[in-house]
Amino acid sequence: MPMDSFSAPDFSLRQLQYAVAVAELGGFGAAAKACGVSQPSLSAQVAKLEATLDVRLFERDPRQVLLTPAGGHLLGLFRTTLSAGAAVEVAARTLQDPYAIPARIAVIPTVAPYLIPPAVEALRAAGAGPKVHWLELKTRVAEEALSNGKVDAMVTADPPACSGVVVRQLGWEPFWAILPPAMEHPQPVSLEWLSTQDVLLLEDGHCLRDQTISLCMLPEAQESPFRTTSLPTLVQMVASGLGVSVLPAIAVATERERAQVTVRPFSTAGIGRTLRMAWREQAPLESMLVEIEGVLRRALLTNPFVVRRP
Amino acid sequence: MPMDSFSAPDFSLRQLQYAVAVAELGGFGAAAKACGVSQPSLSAQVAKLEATLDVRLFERDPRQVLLTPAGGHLLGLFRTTLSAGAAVEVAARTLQDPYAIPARIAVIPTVAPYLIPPAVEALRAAGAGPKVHWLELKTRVAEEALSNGKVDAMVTADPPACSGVVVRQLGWEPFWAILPPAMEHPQPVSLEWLSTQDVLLLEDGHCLRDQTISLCMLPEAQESPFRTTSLPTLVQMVASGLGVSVLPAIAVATERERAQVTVRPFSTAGIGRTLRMAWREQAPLESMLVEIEGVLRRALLTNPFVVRRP
DNA sequence: TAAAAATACTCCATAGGTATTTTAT
DNA sequence: ATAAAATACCTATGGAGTATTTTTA
Repeated sequence: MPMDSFSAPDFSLRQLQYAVAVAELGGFGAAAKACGVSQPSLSAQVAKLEATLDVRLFERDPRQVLLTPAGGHLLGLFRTTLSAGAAVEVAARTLQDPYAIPARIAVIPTVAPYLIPPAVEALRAAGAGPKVHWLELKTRVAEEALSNGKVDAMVTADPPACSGVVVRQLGWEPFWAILPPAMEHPQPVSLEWLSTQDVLLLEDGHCLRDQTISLCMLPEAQESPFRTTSLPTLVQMVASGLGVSVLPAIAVATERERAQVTVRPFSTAGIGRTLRMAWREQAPLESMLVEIEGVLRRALLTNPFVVRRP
Repeated sequence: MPMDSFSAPDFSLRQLQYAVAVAELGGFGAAAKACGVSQPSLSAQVAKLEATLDVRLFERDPRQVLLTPAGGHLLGLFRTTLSAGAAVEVAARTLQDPYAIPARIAVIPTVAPYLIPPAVEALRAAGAGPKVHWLELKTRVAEEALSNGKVDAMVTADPPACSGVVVRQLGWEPFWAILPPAMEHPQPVSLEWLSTQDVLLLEDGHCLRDQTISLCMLPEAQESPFRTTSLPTLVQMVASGLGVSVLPAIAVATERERAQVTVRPFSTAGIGRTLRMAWREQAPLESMLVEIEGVLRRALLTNPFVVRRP
């Protein structure tokens, strides 16, 4: 392991500042006045800067102070460095605005396309307020991103497994059965009936896949050979008559418009899942995340298929 | 007068350095090791930086240290500032080479076109060595530039009037008379004879003008109405038969090739001028200027019309 | 003689060190 | 129990002050 891979210059920004002031004002006394320090203090700092750089910056003379050629070359670099330092200060002040920084929020793929658009709209309508960078990540990836700080919050159905996070419930949404339009079926669909059908599933890693499997109590053998990469594709396959499936309520309205499928409630009440938002304890944007939580909760309730839990 | 027009950030480059190390190594302990300081020292500096900027840079946790979003935004600026500081260090090291900086040398117009080319050639032939930025400035302007530091040295005929400068003689050069080719004249020209002719002069500000005037003891009234802006033009006018004039030795070889003029020595010995090089006392490039002085002195002696003073 | 920078010194804020405690898994 | 950061406390460097001297025109 390298011992001092990190090193900083031995001079200070203040020393550069003093040198620039001397060069611009043409004298140590005037520079000291402008910098608000005594002339000996400023002289000492400039002398120390010259010593550390081993470069004579000024020709001193009771009459006048002249920048040496070497000093002239360095002065531009001094100014560049000071500007960069000033930029840090400015940025830090800008960041005092709690809304200056967008929250990075991961949303699982079976929720993102249906929740993000109304959320964005609600945030836009609210005018000045939280800014969000949305990411579509599967549960595991989102958890990983949350714990290593790549995102500031995540929206999932499963309660996150990682520790040190605060979890807030956004709401409960029922599942709805979707069937090919031509299929014969009981009016409200029962889980028993569903289990006798070919149930189409998403690919591994989608929590909806696991939720559907446990819902229908499907043995491994009965799984359909298809592994769909997204809900729209899955709905399309149901519309084509390849099988039946289960949609979370939030997706129903959008997907029913895109493909010809029959949407039916379950005969049993309470079949659905809870959506949750999680962030790290002592996350710096907490107040902003709470605001966003409210926006998301309201966006959920806006959806006509998301009914209150019975 | 503005009281504190100049201000520097309250943080230090070292603090930025520490923050970058923590972000890159993912921990305070590792960062402290890499920076060669103790962990509490580094922690204290990072904490102070956060306090100064009023921005939480890291989420601390015994398990891991995470960069906050605000910290992520600032980190790039930290790096920029540190790079600028490092550039200062690099430049300062580069400037340790005494030849890294070109000397800015002013030469009067009646010398520059004839002295600079051989000097450049000699410097080039010497390979690594002094670099020079040449400027063609009239005596007064050159003196002004020398005293306010715009140039590092000047080459003139008149001894510079300003104080605090060291003056070195480069050599003495005779004057030569130039006459229209068809003109009748004594073989070596006498000052008395010259005074009876139309003597062409350069415009105001050229020392050669004043030298010629005093040489010929010309009353104001006898001046030719022409004010030539440069020696080549003046020679051209002599070639056209408009009058006679005086050339410094250094210019004779070049000008005689460009125009048809008769070149004659003066009958009186010791008519000429001394060329001098001057720089400010305690000029930082002094050793380099001494080298250049040698080059110029040799370049002068190379000229066949520059003979030793009798 | 006057103006400006350098020098001499004193003081205190603070960066850095060591030892220890806290914290979260 | 462990690993890592925070805390407590001490030391010493050095930045800033005042008073004075030096320097050069």
